[in-house]
Amino acid sequence: MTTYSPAQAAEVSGFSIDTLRYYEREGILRPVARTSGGHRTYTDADLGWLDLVHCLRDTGMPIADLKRYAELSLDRTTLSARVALLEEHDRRVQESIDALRSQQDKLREKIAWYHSQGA
Amino acid sequence: MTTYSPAQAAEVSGFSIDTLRYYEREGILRPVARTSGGHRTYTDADLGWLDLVHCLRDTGMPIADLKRYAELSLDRTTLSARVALLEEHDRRVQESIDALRSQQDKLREKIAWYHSQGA
DNA sequence: CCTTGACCTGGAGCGCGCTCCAGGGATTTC
DNA sequence: GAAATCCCTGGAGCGCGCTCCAGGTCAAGG
Repeated sequence: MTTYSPAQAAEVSGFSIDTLRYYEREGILRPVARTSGGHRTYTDADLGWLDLVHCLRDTGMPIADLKRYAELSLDRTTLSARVALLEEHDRRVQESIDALRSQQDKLREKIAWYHSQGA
Repeated sequence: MTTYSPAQAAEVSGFSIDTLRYYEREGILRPVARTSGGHRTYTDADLGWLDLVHCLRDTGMPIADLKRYAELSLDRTTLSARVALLEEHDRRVQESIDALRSQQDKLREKIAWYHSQGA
């Protein structure tokens, strides 16, 4: 099983080392394995989880919700609660995409107006 | 010419009174007219401007850029600079919509995976 | 070994965009 | 003209999500 140093995990996951530690403190990332000397060693499973975390953060999920999702993930009997949480998040993502697009339309009208003014 | 009290301007614009004052301090909103007693009176022109500000904020334009745009708007000879700024912003908005959508696809794959697990 | 660089912890600090507060003056309502 | 609202200013405070720091420990290369 491949393992990764903190620097490698940061490289692969796209989070900074500080952020990885922060997520672990917050319970978003389960306690990472350590060497005898106390240095963290990330596994492929950790990185897979972080990939999902990245997706959720990029779509605007707050840290608190991520924490909730992580807690649910510790319990094997919570599949439906987890999927409900993701589906709810998906709805919010859709709303923000829609909002962004409609505001973008307004923005483009304004730009068109400028062009009509000879800009 | 219709004018608006701070409370009315907040109601119509969708910004709080505090935010309106903050924008004025920051130079995002030009100095608003006052009554003899010093109370602000917003005009239709102010509200029109605030509508654009809302659009730009909703699409993620930072306060600093908004300030820059507001400064340009004080000078009648800067139409092309203003439109360039808006077009650049439009590109960033498009990028964030695209990013959001591609992350949403990943999210939906994850949700589908849960359903395949019987959730 | 010894050096060099990566990593550790706990906690403070930061950047953004507001939001709230105290203490006081203006305005509207009756 | 008094009471009840609304608004003023300057400045402090806050919530989020990191980010940085000091002071020390661990690990890999020569």
